[in-house]
Amino acid sequence: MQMSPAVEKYVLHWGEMGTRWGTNRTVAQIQALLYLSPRPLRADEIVDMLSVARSNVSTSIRELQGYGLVKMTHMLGDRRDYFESVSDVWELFRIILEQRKQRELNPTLTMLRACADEVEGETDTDPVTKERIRNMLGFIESTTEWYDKIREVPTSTLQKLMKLGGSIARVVKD
Amino acid sequence: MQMSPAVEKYVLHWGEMGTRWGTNRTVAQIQALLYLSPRPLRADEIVDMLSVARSNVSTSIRELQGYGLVKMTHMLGDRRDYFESVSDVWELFRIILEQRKQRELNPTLTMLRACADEVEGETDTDPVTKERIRNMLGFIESTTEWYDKIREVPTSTLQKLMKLGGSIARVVKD
DNA sequence: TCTAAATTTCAGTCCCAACAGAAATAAAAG
DNA sequence: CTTTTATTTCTGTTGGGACTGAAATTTAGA
Repeated sequence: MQMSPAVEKYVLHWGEMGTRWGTNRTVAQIQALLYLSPRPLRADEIVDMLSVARSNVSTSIRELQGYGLVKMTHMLGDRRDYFESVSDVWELFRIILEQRKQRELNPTLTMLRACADEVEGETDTDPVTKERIRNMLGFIESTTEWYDKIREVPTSTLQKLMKLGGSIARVVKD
Repeated sequence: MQMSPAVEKYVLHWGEMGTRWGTNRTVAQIQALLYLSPRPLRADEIVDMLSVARSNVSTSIRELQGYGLVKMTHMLGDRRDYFESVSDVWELFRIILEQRKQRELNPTLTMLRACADEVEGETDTDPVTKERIRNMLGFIESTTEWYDKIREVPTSTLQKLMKLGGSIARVVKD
């Protein structure tokens, strides 16, 4: 059991990108492999195909399950675990967006609120500095709200919005 | 010359987040420091404030300049270089978005096009796999176009769009 | 209850990127 | 031209996360 050249290329690239995404290579490779697989795969199959340690597959799948990107399934008369990835790209998008928000935006928001509070009491801190902190806080707050709202929008609407792109500007131009 | 508690907290947090953003801690800390500073700073001031090596500051600033996040200025009668960060949060946003696109989307788009091409010739590759590759390619293409268009939209329009959030859905609901 | 298969946990190894410090280079002043 | 100051390049070190392999645990079947 081995990957076709195109699939291998995809998996390797995804693995490299994964490192820019807050996860590690193996996690991303497994997600790619499961996404491209027409059927659920077992851990030992993944071990063979990716040439990584069994334990590595175990922890990586756990991480993917934690994100909600991978689900476990079973076959009748087979007690081994099978795994499959979410296959709808828009659903993938939503899940990843949510992950990023939780790991990047939320902690920053907490920090900025604390900073904005604290800096008000610092009489010898330059007004410009105080304003910069407020500006960043306002921006991150807006972004967070936007994330929250976007998550609720159905896929078909998102697709239309994406297609509109910059011309959506006209709507609010006045 | 040292940072106030609130500023220090901001800089340290930004540094930690930087690692999740494709850069390293020092680069992010310097950007944070310059963003919060009411006046341009010299490299040796940054060395003192952050307690990092002079060479580290040199390479980090070079990286920030490469992104267009930091500009060099000079003072009359002083030959040393002074540095300041882009201070408009929306401009920061646009620059960072562009960076991410170049480092994450563009290479992936190239890979996906090559894969989509290659996989067509693989007669023994499952049709589902082929479809998944096409779907991902379509999604990344849409996202890329969206990025490109968004970059052109003026700040004031972006602000309004963000405020609208999910209710923008009504516009395309029909 | 016992055995065998499957999975997870854990401790140690390895590798890579970040960083420091020294050496080299560049630029300005005298 | 020489000296001094500022900056960059380069090399070696180090810290931290990714990964392996072994041991422990869990689970199903006999």
